[in-house]
Amino acid sequence: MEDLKTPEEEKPVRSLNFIEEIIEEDIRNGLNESRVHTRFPPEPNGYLHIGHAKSICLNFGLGKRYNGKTNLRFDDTNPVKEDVEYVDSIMEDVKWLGFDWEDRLYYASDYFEQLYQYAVTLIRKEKAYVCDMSAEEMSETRGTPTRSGKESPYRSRSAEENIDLFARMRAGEFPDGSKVLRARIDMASPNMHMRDPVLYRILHAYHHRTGNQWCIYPMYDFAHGQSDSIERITHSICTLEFEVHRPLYDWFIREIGIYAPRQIEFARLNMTYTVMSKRKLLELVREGNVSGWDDPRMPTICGLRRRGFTPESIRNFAETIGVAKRDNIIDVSLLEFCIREDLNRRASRLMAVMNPVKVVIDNYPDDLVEEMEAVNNPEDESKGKRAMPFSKTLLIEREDFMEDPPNKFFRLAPGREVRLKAAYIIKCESVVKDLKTGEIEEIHCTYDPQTKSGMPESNRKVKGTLHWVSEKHAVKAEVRLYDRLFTKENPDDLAEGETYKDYLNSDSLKVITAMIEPAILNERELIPGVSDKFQFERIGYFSLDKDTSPGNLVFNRVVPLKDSWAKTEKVK
RNA sequence: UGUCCGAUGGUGUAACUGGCAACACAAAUGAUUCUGGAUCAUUAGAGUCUAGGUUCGACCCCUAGUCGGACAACCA
Repeated sequence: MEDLKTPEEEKPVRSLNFIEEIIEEDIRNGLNESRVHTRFPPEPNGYLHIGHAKSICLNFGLGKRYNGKTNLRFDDTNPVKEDVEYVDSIMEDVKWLGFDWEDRLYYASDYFEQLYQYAVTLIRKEKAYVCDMSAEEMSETRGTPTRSGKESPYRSRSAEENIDLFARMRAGEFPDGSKVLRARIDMASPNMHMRDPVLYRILHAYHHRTGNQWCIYPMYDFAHGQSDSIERITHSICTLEFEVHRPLYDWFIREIGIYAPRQIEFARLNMTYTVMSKRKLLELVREGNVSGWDDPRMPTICGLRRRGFTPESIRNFAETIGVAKRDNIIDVSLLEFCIREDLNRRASRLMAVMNPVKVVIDNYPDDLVEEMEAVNNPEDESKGKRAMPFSKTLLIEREDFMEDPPNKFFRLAPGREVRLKAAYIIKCESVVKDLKTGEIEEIHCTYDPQTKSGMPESNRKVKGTLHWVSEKHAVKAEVRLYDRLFTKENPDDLAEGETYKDYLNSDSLKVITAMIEPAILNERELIPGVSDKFQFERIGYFSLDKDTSPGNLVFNRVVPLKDSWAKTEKVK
């Protein structure tokens, strides 16, 4: 083997993000024996979206990068909002994204007994008390960010009485809402979260894992940090809104006297032309603005999956957007770039006509059918070639013909020549129109037999190349053309009295019938989610939808191809 | 009239931790092309929120402002 000429080529190494910098510093300092252990802690009360994907990639990515571990933990402390349906979908989505929690699947509900004991510890230390105030009274006495709150009259109950009351809360002696357990901290704290926050509430509700075992449930704030502690998480990565909660988590950890994870907050993902809150996504589903959580227009992971996005493209997106603390709104075009980049090198090409118009080759034999050879993927020769039937009557895209075209129009027009991709050069001789509507019904052309693709004479230059299908061989398919869900770049940026729903894009879904070359039927793996993605040449990337049934193909448009012609047209 | 966080091209993230701002997307131009895709070249666009200060030197440190965000659920 030859010596390497240059000692160490300067590789274009990505610089560390601020979280990696903190972690590497901790490793250098030997914190937690230089161990790295993260977790992804969703609440099973909705489907995951692209913002969660960012967090998943971050947490699992950190685990992998530093030879550590990453847990999946469901923060299931509110039985009335949570459901196994969500648990299942979340696991499916994380797996689909390509991450593995191995044997570390946990639930905050696994820790309910431990959490109860922690609460008892606080009570013994007189750091927590049972409070009989109603929710309204509590909110009235909490004060405002600029005005301190009032102490509860129940604040000075003895430890004994509190322990007894808390036990009776657990035993089910009291109705919902009649009592809560609160921390005794500081009603005058400038941090609202430190004003004697609620630790436990009474909820006679069935829990998807613990059933009817409990009728008191810990609040998220009382469960989250301790759960991380129990799992010996080294770095608790979460979003910015929990920054203000950190002093409270630290207080719990300190007062209970348990292992302290380090919490680091980052800015959540926002994307143009969509909304990202679970509440709003749920609303869109419930109100029927979309067909469900996995509607291909939704920014949910299952929506993106159904739309035809690949896990690779989403992981690459997450890597590209980076992570920082400032508020951000990422341009969807970056997501689109990521999926185009991936599908460009992987998706097989096929010809499909979205809006067909008939082309008759007058000088082509009536009954002849030729097999044309078409390349499956010009980016990947190993994908080979396929046969395409060519006959006298073809279908091309209506937009590929103009009777009176501008100079820059490189497509078919009276007297002009174009190449039919993988076939012949044809010339437009005449046009047949509907007498009443003026709509073009047939374009009559002649072909040049010397110009068949691959023939020595075929290299004549023509300005345009069109995709086509043979009319009698083409296969019909339902094609769903998706556009952005909202017409406003930031649907959350609203004027008085507006709602994000005012900006729903009424044209976000168009359903058409397209004509696809028959090779589509030869695809052995026409199974949604497997090898089901194609580039329809000159149109875009498409993915087979699960609504497909034996005689009825259904495709989703993942993303259109970039179209610089459409762009120049638009400028005019 | 509080606490916490943030501020770098249109968008997002960098800048060897103090040495005269880079990368990706988006945009534009040209080449090339049997996809007006892809590819390849090239260009434009910020002088780093403002004002002071420290320093030989500041995006980076200090001070004071400005603007933006988060926090007042028995939600997470």
